[in-house]
Amino acid sequence: MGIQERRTELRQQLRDRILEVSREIVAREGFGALSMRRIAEAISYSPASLYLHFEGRADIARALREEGHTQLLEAFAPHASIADPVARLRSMGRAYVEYGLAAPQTYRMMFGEPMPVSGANERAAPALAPIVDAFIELRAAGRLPREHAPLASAEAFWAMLHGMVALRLARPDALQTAPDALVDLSLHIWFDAMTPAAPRHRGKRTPT
Amino acid sequence: MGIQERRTELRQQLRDRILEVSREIVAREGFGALSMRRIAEAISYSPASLYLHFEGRADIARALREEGHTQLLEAFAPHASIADPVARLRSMGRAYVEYGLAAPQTYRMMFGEPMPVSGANERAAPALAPIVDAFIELRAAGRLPREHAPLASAEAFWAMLHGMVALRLARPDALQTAPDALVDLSLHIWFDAMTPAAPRHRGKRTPT
DNA sequence: GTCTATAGTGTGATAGAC
DNA sequence: GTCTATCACACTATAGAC
Repeated sequence: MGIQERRTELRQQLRDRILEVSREIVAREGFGALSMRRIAEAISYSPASLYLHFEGRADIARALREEGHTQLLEAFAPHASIADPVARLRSMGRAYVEYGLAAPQTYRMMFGEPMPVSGANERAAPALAPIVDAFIELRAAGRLPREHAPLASAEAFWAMLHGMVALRLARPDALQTAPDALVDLSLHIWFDAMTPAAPRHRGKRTPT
Repeated sequence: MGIQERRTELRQQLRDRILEVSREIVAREGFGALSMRRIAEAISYSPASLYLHFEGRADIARALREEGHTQLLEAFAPHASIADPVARLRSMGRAYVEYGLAAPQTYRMMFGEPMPVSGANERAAPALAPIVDAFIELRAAGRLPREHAPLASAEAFWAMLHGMVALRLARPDALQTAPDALVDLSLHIWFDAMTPAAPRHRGKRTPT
């Protein structure tokens, strides 16, 4: 079966090559610039050949999206071992924004404009799971107000992170505050009440 | 100058009609479905005529975007008179999300995918101003931690609101929590420490 | 102002020869 | 598996007649 293997190996190589040039086109000019013709030209094949490896443009998009989700999870990995859930969420939050700003076009494909929907087994946001886990731990430790469900909290946290990334990507000039400063401020508001070591630095009150 | 007036009046009417059908097409099928041909067909004119009233598709997009910003400011108006800045921000925040979810396609044009840039005098987010104002008041009243600049706080607050809207619009199935619940939770996290009447409802601490 | 006609370019996808 | 050739569209924008 040496021949058989060689065959599927070559096939896999071409598939990877297609994804490779697609990644580059998207990174440079955005998903809108990704067309079957351009991919074909870049790999020196005819457009028709692409359909032997992918069902169409939407299928390639799905593959790129999945790559992105994997990368995002990898960006979380170094912080997954942080014991304190709040410290972990802080680190993950920073990593999330960092990833989004570093891979703007991929991020857009993952969470921006709606994409031609693919199979039902494509999870919308695999990266949400570790965030939910951290909130579950917080809750178990009694460090989350009782009325805040872990899932809802995680989604709110995610939405906040997404807002900072999406706004910066779509309207670069709309935000005057530097990305890092905005992230720190948001994390401060979320977590300075729940850090065990350093309890909330309370704002001054009006002398009512 | 009766004739002159009648002429510009008719001209204005046609311009309005173009915007009207454009609004409908965008609302129903999104900005991507808006083409000069379709507009022309809808108003029973030839595509060429549109160029007498707008410079092109991007110009029409700009007009629709401006309408959206005006509507968003109008959605804020009822709450502008609320005296307490925190209560005002809560109301405006709810109104913001409500607007975004009610006018998804317009919202997308305003804050979603980057649009063919127009004149430099198109402000990216007129609605940010009243939010900044509220944070300035908060700061003046000593109810904002000293290290939080009003502008940065307003931008972080805006990003949070945007995140909830944008995520819901782009990935309707990704968030399991109902929009209202998510908004309330986020507002709770932001403001329950700074409401003067009802000081922070503190979560339980682990008995360290 | 409005039209017809068209230039010029792009697209996804497929049939059928090799 | 790969190609050429092509279908069947869509688009923005403009020239030039009326």
